[in-house]
Amino acid sequence: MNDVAAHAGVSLKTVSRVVNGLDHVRPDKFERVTRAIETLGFRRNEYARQLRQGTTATIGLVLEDVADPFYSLLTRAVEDVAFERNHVVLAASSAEDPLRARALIESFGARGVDGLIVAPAGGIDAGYLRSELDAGSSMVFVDRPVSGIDADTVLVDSREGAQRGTEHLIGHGHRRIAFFGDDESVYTATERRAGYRAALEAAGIPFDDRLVVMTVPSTAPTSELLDRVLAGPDAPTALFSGNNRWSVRLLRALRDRSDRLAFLGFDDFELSDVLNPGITVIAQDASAVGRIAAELLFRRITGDTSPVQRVQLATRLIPRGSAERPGPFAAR
Amino acid sequence: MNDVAAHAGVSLKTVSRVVNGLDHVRPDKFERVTRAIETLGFRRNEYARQLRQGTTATIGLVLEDVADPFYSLLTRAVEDVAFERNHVVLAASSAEDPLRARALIESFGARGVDGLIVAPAGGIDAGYLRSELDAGSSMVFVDRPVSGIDADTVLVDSREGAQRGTEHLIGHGHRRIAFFGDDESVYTATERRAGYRAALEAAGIPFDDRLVVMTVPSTAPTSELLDRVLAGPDAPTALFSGNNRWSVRLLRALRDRSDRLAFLGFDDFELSDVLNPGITVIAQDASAVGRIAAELLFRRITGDTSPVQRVQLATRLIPRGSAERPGPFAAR
DNA sequence: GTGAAAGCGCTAACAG
DNA sequence: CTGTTAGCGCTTTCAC
Repeated sequence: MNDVAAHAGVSLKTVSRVVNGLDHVRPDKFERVTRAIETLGFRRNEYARQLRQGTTATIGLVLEDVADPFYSLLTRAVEDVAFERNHVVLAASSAEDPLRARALIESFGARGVDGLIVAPAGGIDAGYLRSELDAGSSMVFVDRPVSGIDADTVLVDSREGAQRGTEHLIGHGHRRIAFFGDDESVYTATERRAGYRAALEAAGIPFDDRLVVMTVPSTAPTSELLDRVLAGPDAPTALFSGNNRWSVRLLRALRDRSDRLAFLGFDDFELSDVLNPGITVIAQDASAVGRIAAELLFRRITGDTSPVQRVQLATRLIPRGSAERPGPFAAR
Repeated sequence: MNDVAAHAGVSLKTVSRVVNGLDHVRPDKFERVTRAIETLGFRRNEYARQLRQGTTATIGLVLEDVADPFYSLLTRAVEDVAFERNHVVLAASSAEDPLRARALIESFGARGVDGLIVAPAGGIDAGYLRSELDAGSSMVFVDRPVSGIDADTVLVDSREGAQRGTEHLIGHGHRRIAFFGDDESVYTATERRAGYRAALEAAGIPFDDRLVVMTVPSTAPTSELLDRVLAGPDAPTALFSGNNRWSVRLLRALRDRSDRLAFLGFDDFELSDVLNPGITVIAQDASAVGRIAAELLFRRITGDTSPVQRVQLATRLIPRGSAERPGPFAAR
């Protein structure tokens, strides 16, 4: 900026005025400055500016894994809102590791993000999140709540969705329904299992622990688990998959088996309608979660101090065949 | 930092030393400072630090759409490398809009990113990219090259892959093969069409423009296009889909038709192996593209001035059935 | 309208 | 080992 000032023969402050375009500058000087900027290829350093102003026009987004379709859709929605508001987004995947999540959040905080959208990893430590909040950055939780922290939260009503899905299977005559969910430490996993269980109990069907698998799908030996769950005299006639990672793995494993099972998955996925039969799902709107969370965040950033909100988005049951008649899922 | 210094009864610089942990500080002062940091909840402002040091420990990533599986995998790989190197990543989707891409890249530049990974949108203006380079940030292009700019580039060998795929179809007896690709402005689309064409010509099969569709899949009336391509006396017996967006749309449209067509897609996708028959694809390793690009970028950031590289990753043909015997793709 | 001076939070360079 | 001074690139204040 100094160089530009020298080049144009004006003071540094005049250049600043031109660059910001708010104050009035006499046309001839304005012209000279503009030209100097052009020839020197000057660009204002945002961070120097923001160091002075105390804002960074940056928000942070921390979730488990951008490569998961649910989160990648959410990310895109957040990016779109941020772009509209002239903010940039620092994005990171915690890989479901609380320590990495912490490192990321703290490094975002140290960079003075105006706000943070976090899908809290299981076993996250509320303490340091509170320090971030105290340090002045707004925060919105998505997908999972964090107890003990006073921040807006945008969730999908997992329990209700799972319950409705299970009822749907029961309505089609199934009484032995297996459930595959994520690890117990994951909020949505236990919520969905709770919904599953509630539906069974409402229908007078006993909850059977042997039909329930709760583990991270990425490392699970899918077909062994299936063997175990499907073994025995009173084998399940339907499968409820608790998330899209499990759905993909289970469908892949089922392809190579002869079992005729009904199937229902939580969270929709691409090609769910191309399989035969189409896969019935409880769909959640990842885009809406991201958009609403971002809008909430910007409201806070711009000074809204109304009471903390907790938004619960409804799910949608999409019947496509797999839950309405028994499989197989890919005719051979 | 001033407050901490006052609280601990030392100079500001001593605090700086403690925070940075490089210089030696006498234990008692170290202790006092540490405690003051603790009680005051002090956190160093990264950007102030970096303003002084001239680096931001930030890289930017601009691609079309994080929600596209190819790019979301790539993003994850970039994030992982960045995390290892203690850098954060500013991520954004250009939505295939050159103006938005430019706005994003310039705003990243103004924030002084150390480096930039860009999947250049079709019709991108090389001029401003060059100014970014001149301004000192390293740059690596992924997925598509930009002519006239001297920067490392990581590509998938689209042409060769498409050629091999087409040869595969020809090898299975097909002579009328339709090709669906992205808009002409997209580098990979024309490359793949060129590979397709080369294979035809090598086999002495005339290239027929009526069998080629080049348009953005998201807005295309898929089934009308299919109607048109499949009409006529000499209808195609095989479909070559130029990217995973087209694959999904085509497979969906084909589900409702009775045509018996062989199918081969460029770029693998989830569930490609669960469909029946499994979908034969030319797979590209999105993760590897991201990882290699990031590593290249960090090499430049850390001062490597060796000649510009152009990395071409090979594709992999994965035969699963859809190209080896005619469809349908989802038995009914 | 314009400019000089101070300072955002930090580190580099130097002196002690 | 420790402190002082200057300055990163910009905006704010206030005087002209």
